[in-house]
Amino acid sequence: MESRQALCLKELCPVCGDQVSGYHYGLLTCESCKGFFKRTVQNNKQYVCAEQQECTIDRGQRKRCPSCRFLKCLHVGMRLEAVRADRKRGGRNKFGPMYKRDRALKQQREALIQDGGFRLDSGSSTHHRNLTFTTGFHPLPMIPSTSLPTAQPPHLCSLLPSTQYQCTSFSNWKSQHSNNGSPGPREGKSPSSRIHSFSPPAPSMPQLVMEFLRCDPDELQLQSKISARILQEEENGTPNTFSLMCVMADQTLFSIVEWARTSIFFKQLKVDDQMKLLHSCWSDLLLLDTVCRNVLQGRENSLLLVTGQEMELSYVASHAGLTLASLVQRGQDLVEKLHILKVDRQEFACIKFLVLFNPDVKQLEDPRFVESVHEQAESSLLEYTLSTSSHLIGRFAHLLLCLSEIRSLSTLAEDYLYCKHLSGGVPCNNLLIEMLHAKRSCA
DNA sequence: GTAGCCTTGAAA
DNA sequence: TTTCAAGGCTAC
Repeated sequence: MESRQALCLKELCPVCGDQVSGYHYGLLTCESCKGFFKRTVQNNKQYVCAEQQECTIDRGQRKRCPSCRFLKCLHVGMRLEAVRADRKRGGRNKFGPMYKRDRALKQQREALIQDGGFRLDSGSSTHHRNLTFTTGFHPLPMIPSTSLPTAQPPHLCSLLPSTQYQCTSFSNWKSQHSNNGSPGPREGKSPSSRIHSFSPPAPSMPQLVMEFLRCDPDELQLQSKISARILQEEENGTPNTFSLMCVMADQTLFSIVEWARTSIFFKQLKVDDQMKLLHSCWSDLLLLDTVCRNVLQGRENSLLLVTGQEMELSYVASHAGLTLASLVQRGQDLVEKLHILKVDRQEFACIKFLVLFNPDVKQLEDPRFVESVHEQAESSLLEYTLSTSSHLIGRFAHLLLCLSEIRSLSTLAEDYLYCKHLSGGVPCNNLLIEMLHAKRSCA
């Protein structure tokens, strides 16, 4: 067995291809990209690319364009939230278990390559396509977990404690998140300044995209947690595949509520409004979560689940009913469209906020706030999209079209689930069923 | 501003 | 006590 260090040092930095020096801000990188990422985030740097945002970042040219270098850092999965706001030295952060698991996966792969000659992509296991083995739908290997979700989940209202409510304004947010209040180099020409008619000044858009990204949950932690729960279900009996999928959806829904509850802007809303928004878009977010995972990490002709398992589409076609199989196929078509559009984590982070802050939700206490956040998210997405792919005319419009496809698909999925629920085919007493009922009673 | 090396300190 | 991923320092 190779030493931990030897395993790490064999890899190349996913940003510039230099020698990796260890895990830094979420994944294995070299020392210079680690330092660059730290300086950029700590000093709130705003770079502008002099070209078309397509500069090559390699060891020899990494100094040429900090803008493209930073975008590449984010694209490969470096985590903004790993840079400490308090600048405290030493110790470990919440990524410790993630690094440990990533190492274990790498060792596992290394062993498989040596034993059986599997061909696998190199690089960090966290954020690339073509990553996992196709397993069909087998029971999961044991994954230790210290905090298993409870068998009887609490209701949504108890997941959104009213003590969380703090009313801070946009201007407070801006002052907290900018160094001196003066606009960054990109702010002056931000499309948002043309779009916004609402009074609060927009924070610099790249920064808002960063804030959205910061809110993203840790995928590996989620994977371990839900895998452990599935294992628990399997040990408790032998539920069928559909029931296990419902448990997965239910647990994912938990993580979505937790994500929303702790997210920027959303935590400023009153609990009533929070519940109304979540009741309205839970299935969109659930679908978006799966779509996002499959666009960023999935493989063709298979469905990547939140547990990291892959299910062959041919298996779905032969084992699921006609309705479910066609829903999955439509979802997969959407994944393919988004994959062709090369939608990245940043864009998905914006889209999630667009979906969550739906200004069409009725009887909100603070509709103007919801509307303004929706506009901010849309402007962020527009600016980011233009800055990364200005040569692709209409890409933003394509993204919005995909969003409406997500909405129509999630409505169909909800109807399907409701029918299955009425016929007793869905496990009861969970968040999934609560949401299903809540939305129907609102409609 | 960059990047290599050093120091720190919580978790294992 | 050891590990190792944070932040800091400094020559370039």
